[in-house]
Amino acid sequence: MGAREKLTDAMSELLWERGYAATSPRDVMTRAGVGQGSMYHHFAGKHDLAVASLSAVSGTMADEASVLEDVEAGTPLERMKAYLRLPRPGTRGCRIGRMTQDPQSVTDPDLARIVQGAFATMLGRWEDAIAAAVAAGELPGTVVPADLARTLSAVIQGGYVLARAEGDQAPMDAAIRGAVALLDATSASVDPSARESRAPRERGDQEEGRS
Amino acid sequence: MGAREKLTDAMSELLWERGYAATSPRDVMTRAGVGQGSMYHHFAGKHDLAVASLSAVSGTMADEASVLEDVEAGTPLERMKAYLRLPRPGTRGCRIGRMTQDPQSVTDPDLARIVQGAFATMLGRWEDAIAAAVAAGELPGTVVPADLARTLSAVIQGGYVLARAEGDQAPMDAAIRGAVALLDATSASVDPSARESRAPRERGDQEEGRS
DNA sequence: GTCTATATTCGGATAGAC
DNA sequence: GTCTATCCGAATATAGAC
Repeated sequence: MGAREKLTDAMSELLWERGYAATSPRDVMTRAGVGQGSMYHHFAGKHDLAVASLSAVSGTMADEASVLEDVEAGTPLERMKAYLRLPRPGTRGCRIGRMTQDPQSVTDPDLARIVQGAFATMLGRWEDAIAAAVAAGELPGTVVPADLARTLSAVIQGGYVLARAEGDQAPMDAAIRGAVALLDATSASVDPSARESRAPRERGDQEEGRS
Repeated sequence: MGAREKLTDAMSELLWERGYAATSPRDVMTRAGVGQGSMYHHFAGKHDLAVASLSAVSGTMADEASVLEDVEAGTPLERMKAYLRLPRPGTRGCRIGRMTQDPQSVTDPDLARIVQGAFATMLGRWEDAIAAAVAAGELPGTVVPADLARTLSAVIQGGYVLARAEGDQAPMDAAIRGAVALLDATSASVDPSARESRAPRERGDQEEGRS
């Protein structure tokens, strides 16, 4: 593994753990195990390195959200719940969302654009899945996809905040359970006559218990 | 206004804007308009000043959440929605929640305890209001107050994250609208026979699930 | 390409005058 | 109580040797 990749990997970790402002070039070089000259040879400076590292992280997060549009994974509502239930290390926080609280990250146009793009991608996938769920009669027609997409995305992001505040994974899991329960109750309120015709099985087999 | 109060006010603002790690004693003194000697006379150092300032902020936030238990403000569900709809400056972020992303704040036992206490107070009020809503038949008996409290608290905290990510208030408002809509739909799904504890009818058919 | 040495500024705090 | 002067180390980067 070349020095360049070692540096971006180390920077990605440190951005996650400490954020941009609190990460010094020294820290990165030490963790990457390369000398100072290597870093300034491959990158113009801390900023340049952060842009490269955060871009890579943003890509992997976008991939994760593809569960929402994976038709193989079940009905739209099932995919929404599956995405909500993906394992998330609450006490470590979100690698992208964390940046929004870093004053320098928000100010920096390059970093801000990366964060904004990551959220735009995820929200777009949420909206598509929600609209599909409405079309399939899994959610009532009164649901506004753009609103609910932000609500559910906020539950995840807020779950990270709560988990970090308490230093415990439990609040994150509880927040997700509560959101799934709201979705189930909302789904149950759909007028049966509006349901999609190609999934005409009995209702009531969706009650999967989570402890 | 004495130097001490000027310092805590300035520190509170800077903690909000930049967090703990990114705020230097110099910044605080400059904004407060006092000399360096004054600061080290009234406080042992940056840490001591931050503890005093954050404690004050935590108190005002707890006061705000008292809407949830203000019986004058309406039914439990109405109070929940009223609290969700309180005006919140999304792009500025939450004064308490922001601390959870500051590496030094989470590490520091004193600061961490303040943040943890603020969330504990708020979550407790949420749980009480939700339990009251269930008791009043405004929400179904299947609702788990501890879970839903964290879900709704997460919507608010996540709303801040989304708003900051996009540099726009709109995502915060959308997230709140979506949450209120979910609550309304869930409320509508309550079995009418379980409503209004003043005129209690037979209960117990909630166990059969939502079919 | 990678290293060590060196500048420069800032963060955080102390000392002591007024 | 409040101020200015000053110290020490870290953050960020440049210079130039190997």
